[in-house]
This record gives sequence, structure tokens and C-alpha cells, in this order.
Amino acid sequence: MESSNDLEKKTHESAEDMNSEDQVRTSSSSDENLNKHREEEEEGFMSVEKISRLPVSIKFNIPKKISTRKRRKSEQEDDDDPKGEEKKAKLSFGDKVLSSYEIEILRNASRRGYLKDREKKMVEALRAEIEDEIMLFHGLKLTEREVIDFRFKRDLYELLKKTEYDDDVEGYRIPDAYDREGCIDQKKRFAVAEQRYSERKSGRGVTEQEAWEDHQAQKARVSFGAKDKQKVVDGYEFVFDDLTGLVEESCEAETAKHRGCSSKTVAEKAREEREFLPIHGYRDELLKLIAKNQVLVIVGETGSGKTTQIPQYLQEAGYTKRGKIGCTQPRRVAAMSVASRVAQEVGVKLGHEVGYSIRFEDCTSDKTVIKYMTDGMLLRELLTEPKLDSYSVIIIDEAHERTLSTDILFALVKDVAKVRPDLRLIISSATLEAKKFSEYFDSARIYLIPGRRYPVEKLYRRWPDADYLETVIRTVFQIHQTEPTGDVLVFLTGQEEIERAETNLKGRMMDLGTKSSEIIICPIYSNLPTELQAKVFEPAPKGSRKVVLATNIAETSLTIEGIRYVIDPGYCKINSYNPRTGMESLLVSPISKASAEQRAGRSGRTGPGKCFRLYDVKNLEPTTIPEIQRANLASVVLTLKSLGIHDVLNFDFMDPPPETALLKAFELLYALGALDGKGEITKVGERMVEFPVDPMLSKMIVGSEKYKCSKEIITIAAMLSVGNSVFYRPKNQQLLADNARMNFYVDTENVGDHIALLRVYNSWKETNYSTQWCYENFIQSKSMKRARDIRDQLLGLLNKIGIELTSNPNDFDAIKKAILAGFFPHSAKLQKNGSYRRVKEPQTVYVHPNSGLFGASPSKWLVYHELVLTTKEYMRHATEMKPEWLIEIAPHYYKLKDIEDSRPKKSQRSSERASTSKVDTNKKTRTSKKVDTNKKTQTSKKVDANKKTKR
DNA sequence: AGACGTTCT
Repeated sequence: MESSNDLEKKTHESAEDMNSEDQVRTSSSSDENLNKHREEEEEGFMSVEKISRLPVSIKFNIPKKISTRKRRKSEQEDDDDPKGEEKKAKLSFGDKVLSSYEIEILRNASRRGYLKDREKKMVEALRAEIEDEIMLFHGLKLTEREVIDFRFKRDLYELLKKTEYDDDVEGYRIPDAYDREGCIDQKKRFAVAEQRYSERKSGRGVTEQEAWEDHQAQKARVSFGAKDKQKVVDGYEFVFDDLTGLVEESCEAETAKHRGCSSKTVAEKAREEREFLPIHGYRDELLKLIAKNQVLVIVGETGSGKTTQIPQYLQEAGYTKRGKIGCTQPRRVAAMSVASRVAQEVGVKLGHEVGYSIRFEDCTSDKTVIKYMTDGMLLRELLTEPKLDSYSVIIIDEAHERTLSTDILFALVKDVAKVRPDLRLIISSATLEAKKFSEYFDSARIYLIPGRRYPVEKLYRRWPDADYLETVIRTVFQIHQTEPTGDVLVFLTGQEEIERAETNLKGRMMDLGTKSSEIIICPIYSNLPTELQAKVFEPAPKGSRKVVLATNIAETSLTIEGIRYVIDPGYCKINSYNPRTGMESLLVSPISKASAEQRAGRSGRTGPGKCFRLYDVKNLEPTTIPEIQRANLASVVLTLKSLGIHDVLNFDFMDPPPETALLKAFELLYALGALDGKGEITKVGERMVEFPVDPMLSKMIVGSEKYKCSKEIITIAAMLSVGNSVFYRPKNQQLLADNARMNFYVDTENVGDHIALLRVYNSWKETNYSTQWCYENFIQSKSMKRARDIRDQLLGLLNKIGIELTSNPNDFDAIKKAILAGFFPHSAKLQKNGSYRRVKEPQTVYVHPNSGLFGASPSKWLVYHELVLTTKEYMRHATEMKPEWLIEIAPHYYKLKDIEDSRPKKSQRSSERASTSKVDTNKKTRTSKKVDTNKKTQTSKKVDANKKTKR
């Protein structure tokens, strides 16, 4: 066995090596034994080495199945591993039995481990209790008795924690400055914080991550004097990326909630806590910089407190005398919760000095000086207040997420800043994009604020698996059987995959029987009804482990407490719009590095976490393509035009969208009559821009005036706006759900999807907006409520632009004509084989399987809401119509020959066919190209896997 | 004959 000194040196070296992923690979491939070893690991076997590294407490809980496999494995390994001999003498797990002496050692170790674990659990439970009380008694005045109790618990916890850190080798030691309860004096805290910050900047010294690595290496030594190279665990290799890749949390308020304990009122406590945030020490410098620089790019790490603190600092510094401070968030919940947190800290009622503004909910007043809002909301405000006169500071938070709205805001706000030198701009971003933002804003200063978070240990597979779902499931069980308590979060691509994983997991659990403690499976995706979503947030009962199967929703939009392990197969569905075909495609693609880091970070919220990656980060693109480059820009162009931006093609986008996308948008807006031949906005366009919906929908609404059915049309528009989430299809009740849905199609001939949606809404309204009714009809009440909100808003706007509310409920023709007024470009004609062909673009399309028209006797002509490429080119929401209406409504767009029923002449037909097939191949190459640019083996294998499972 | 990731106005 090596001396501990040597070992230390070695581990240190290897830790440094691992800072570069490349080096991990080269160094490991030079070691043949290790490589062979690893190949076998791919099978998911456990080796002696690995067993030895497991926490002692669980060593004897390894199920039989694994241990026999392991036995085989260890024999193989020992055969050609001379060094293994040494280990074998000590630990032989093979057919040979351990010596009694060894067993004794193991037993003792196990016992010690158990007690340590138990102690930790108890302390953890105490901490949870304290936190619960803080949550529960939020804002309430406590009785004296309660206060005493609470103090006792808190003091006990602090005491325990101190001792734990003093002598517990097993625990991760939080650097002094991050000690949560603040028993350490301020100066020391910030000295440490700054030290860490400057060290990292210069690329030297011990970062938190390195400290964690050291600690890990030490742990390995403590348990069995195992080899220094701790690189493979059950088929995963370790990877220690540096921290710079880590991405922003969406809401610091949440982390703040868990900090600090005191018997004072929550508001007082909240105010005190402000001083413990990492950002506090940077306050003065920050304010100086803001005073000096008009634009400042702030890189605030997770948990730095920037979202809540910066507006308060600015307010304290007097910025609000000149105008409001506006802070944008990409999500509604974030805007709301941050605002509520800040109101609490400032000690005012939400909606007074501190407020928020989101769609359907304006919680601000004349007094409001700090205003949180969604980015889309500020964009809308810009339409009425182009110079943002009522603001003195604009903060664009989470800018690295690059939502469509923030990207447009960048350019607009940059422009406004030029004419308003007094306006201050703060762009807050994650590390990766900071430089880009700075360059865009004319070399704006970048300022870094360190954060506070737990380290995450990342493990990865070098080779992706053919069937990653299988690997996911095995990993879940591996974690369940070998890792300490903590819930598991799995990132999957969609509802279908989640459901498949769920049944599969349940099946395996049955096989395992009572041998293993329980796993509680919680699926979560946005289309899941709220009642079922709630399950994810309930803590798992004692002795069981929660396994959350989530889509991307868990990446940024919602945070689940108690997650310690993340399994990340590295895929998500990405929507991209093809301007040439006017079709959206929703394809499974590899995620970006930034996403990978964000996902990994989800395991380190309540304590040190572990992330199991089923891929090699090296193969990923650094960032996701910004939305503006893959979106339908019709609405963007119309908005910009109405803001008076003439040259949209040369607009100062940070990442310009493809020119074809802009041209296509112009083309459509011109066809809709929103822009004139010179590209200037028309009267119709100005009316359309009032409605916060897609231009085709707004044209439909404006067009409904003529057909005297605006009441029906706004309902349909609202229902179409909520999208695909109206009907709910649980996996085990699909037939029932389908039947319920079809009820809205009967009674009358040719009820299309639009009319069906109208009927759904009206039926719901008749039941007085009953949730029960939704439940009985497999309809999502969440979506219906949203539709009602949108409808109410549209109703108000109808009134504003002076369109009379008219109803014509039984004249389907009128309703369909109004739909066509906006959607005439979306027409399709039935072909002989049952598929459809678009009238204007030669392209074959199909009725979506979720449409009521699917499988019904086909109508000859259809108008559809949108075109989506998933496994095929599908029309979503389609309704039957008459071809002559096309010419009646859009004579500038359709000519008689477009709708002529007679067979085209031979020459014409063959040329048509040729062009169709051309388009088909085009489409194919485009799709495969996309796959190509996305990472080779991963994607193709994933595609294979998809095919396989489908058969 | 086969199925929408996530946001926002």
C-alpha cells in the first residue's frame, strides 16, 4: 500500500488532470487495464474496486443478483491484473470466503458507518424541522413557548453542525463563509468569499469544487486504501468540470428562504438575511459601477442574491426618485415569487412599493418603484411607452436563457439607452454568455458576483447506449441500492417516454418484491393535470425514495426539494420553425453544455449532489440555439413594425435570425394585409398588433367583424392559444378519453376541430366553469381557465379597437370564413391515398392523430391551424371548408387554377409530382442534416432506439 | 393508422 503522502500527491495530480475533460480521456485510454475494466463496466457490473468505494454502511445490502455477477467479474479482472492480487488477498469477494479477521474489520466499519449515517440523518431531520417551522409560521406571531422551543432546536442544530464539521471526515465541509447560520463574523465571511472569487479568477488556488474532489479522494483512502484513480463507478466515469460552466438559478428567493433562523418575525428575519447573501459585500462597488456605467453586465452565480438585492440597493441609493426599477424575468412564477420576497424584505405590502406585472395580473400601483415583470410584458409596455420614460433602471435578468422576448428587448433597450443617457441598464447573465453580452452592448463592463451552492459530482458514460431508457432504469436501481438517501430526478424528452419509463420501472419493482425499499415514481410534465403534478412536491415517506421523471420542465421552470441525484440522458425535444415550409418541427436533439450544467445543478440544491450523465459532455454544443433563430417571426416583425422600426432586416439583433425567416414573415404579413407593398404597417396591421396572439389569429379576430361572429371567434382564438393541452389522455384510459373528445364532434355534419373547441368552451361555460365537468370529460381545467383568461383579455381588446361583439353560433359557414380570413394560407386538399397536399406549397401533409377528423370520412378541403413535424408532417386543428371561399376571401392569394377540381394536364401533373418529390427529399436531407450536426453517434443511436421501441 | 418539449404577450 502506498504511503498517504504519495497518495495525496497522486490524487491531487489526478484532480488537476480532470479539470480538462480531454485529459481524462487520454490518460485513461493509456491505461489498458483500466480500459478493459471500463468496457466491462458498460455492462453495469460492479467490481471489487467499486464495492470497496461504496459507503461502508451499504456494503452488505447489495442484492444477490449483483453480487454473483460481480463475482464473475472480479475473477476475470484478477486474472490479468497483477496489482489486483494484492487486493484479492485482502478482500477476495470471489468464491473464497473472507477471513474472520477481515469480516470483523468490515463489520466494525459498517457499524461505524451506520452510526455516522444515523447521526447525520437525525441532524438532517432537525434541520428540516426547523425549516418547516420557518415555512409554517411564516409571518405569524409565535407564543413564548413556541419561541423557546424553536430557539432550542436551532441552537442544538448549530451545535451539532459545528461538531460535525470539526471531526467528521465523511461530511462535506462548507467553507466558513458559507456557513448558513452565520455564527462567523461578517468580515471573515466576506474575506473568504472574496478569496474564493479572486482565486478562481486567476485560475489558481483551491476552489470549492477542488476541495470537494480532495475530500472525495480522501474518503476513498479512508475506506479501503483503494487505488488513487477514482474514475469509474458502475460504468460511469468521473468528470470534474470547472465551475465556470454553471448556469444561473431561476429564483434566488427560494434559496434565501432556507437561510437563517431566528425567532423574529419573518419580515425582520428576511431583512437581516440580506446581509448574509454573497452579494452584500459587493454592494458599494456595484453601486459605483452602476453610477459610472450606463450598461453593466452582471454575472451573478446561483444563490448570489442578485435578483432580489440589486433592485433594493438601487432603491436605497436613490434611483427610484427618477423613475421605477424594472426587472424582467422569463417566467411568470419567478416574477411573482421574487416580488413577494422583496416586498417582505423591504417590509411593504406586495403591490405597493414593490410589485409585479404579468399577463392577467397587474400587481402594481402608483407607489410601485420596484417592479418585477415578465420579459414579454416589458415588450408590450414598449408599444405604449417607447422610451420607457417611467423607468430609471431596467434589469434584464436570466438573459442567458435567450428567450424570444429578451432577445428583442436587448436591441430595443440598447436603442432607448442611446436617447436616454440617464437610463441604466443591467444585463444579468450566466458566465458562458457574459462576454457576448458585453460585446453586444458596446464593451460594457462585466462584473462578477460569486454564488453559494453545493458541489455536484458528475459522472458520465463515454459511450452512449443504444437504448438509453434501459440504462436510465438500471441507473435508478443502482442509485436506489447503493447511494445514501436522497431523491432522484430523471430528465426525459416527453410524456410518452415518461409513461413508458414509469410502467417499466413499476414492473421491475414488482420483480424485486420486498427485497428493496420502496421507490415512489412521480411523473411531471406541463400537460399533466395540476392535481397529479402536486405529487412531485410531496416529500417521500420515510424509508422510501422518490424518483421524479420529468421533461425539461424541471430544468428551469420548477424546483423540486430534496433532489440529490440527477440522471441525464442528454436529450430534449427542440422546436424549430422552418421558414421555407412554414412548419414547426419538434425533434429529439442532444442538449447543450449549458443545459447539461443546469440539469446537473438541480442535484445540488439542498446538499452535495451527484449527476449521472449518459453521454460525454465533450460532444455537446456549448449553448442552445437562441429561440429567435428557430421561431416563426411573423409576430416579431409585426411588433417591430408597429414600434416604427423600418429596416427590420438590418435590425440590431444580437444573433440575427435567418434572413429567409424574416422574409417569410414579411410575406405572410403582406398576405394578411398587415403590411403594405412598401413594408409599412397598415390600418389592419395596427389593429392586429393590439391582440397578444399570433398574427394569423389576430387577423382571424379582425376578420370576424365582417362575418358577424366575433364572439365565437375570440373563443376559438383563445382555445387555439392554449394549444394542445385541452384534452387529457391518460395512458390507461385512452379509449375513454377519445370517446369523451369525440362527443364534441357529433350532432352535426363536418364539425372540425375549431368548432369542437368552441363547443368545449361553451359546454364548460354552461356548467358554470365546473372543474368536475372537466374531469368527467377528460379536459384539462388548467387549460380551460387559461382559455377563459385569454378570452376575457381578447374581449376587452375587441372593445378597445371598436369591433362589435356579434354572435352567430349556428352559422358554421360564417365561422369558418372568419377562420379563413386569418388562415387562408393554411389550406390543404385531399389526395387519392388519403393524405393531403397543401394548396400553395407542394407538400404532403396528414391529419394529426389527435384531431377529430383523424380516421373520419375525409373532407376534400381543409383549413388547418398549424403544421408540425414530429414523426410525420401533421396538420393540427383542422376544419373542413369550401375551396371557393379561398378565392372569395383571399383573391390576392389564390387563383382559380389553385382550386380547380379538374385533373391538371399531363405535363403539369408530372412537373407537379417532380416538385413534390423534390420537396420530400429536401425535407429528408434537412432532417438528417440536423441529426448530423447534432452529435453523431448519440443521435443516430437514439433514433435507432426510437425505432426499436416503436416496433 | 398513430400521437406536443417549454415559455411569453
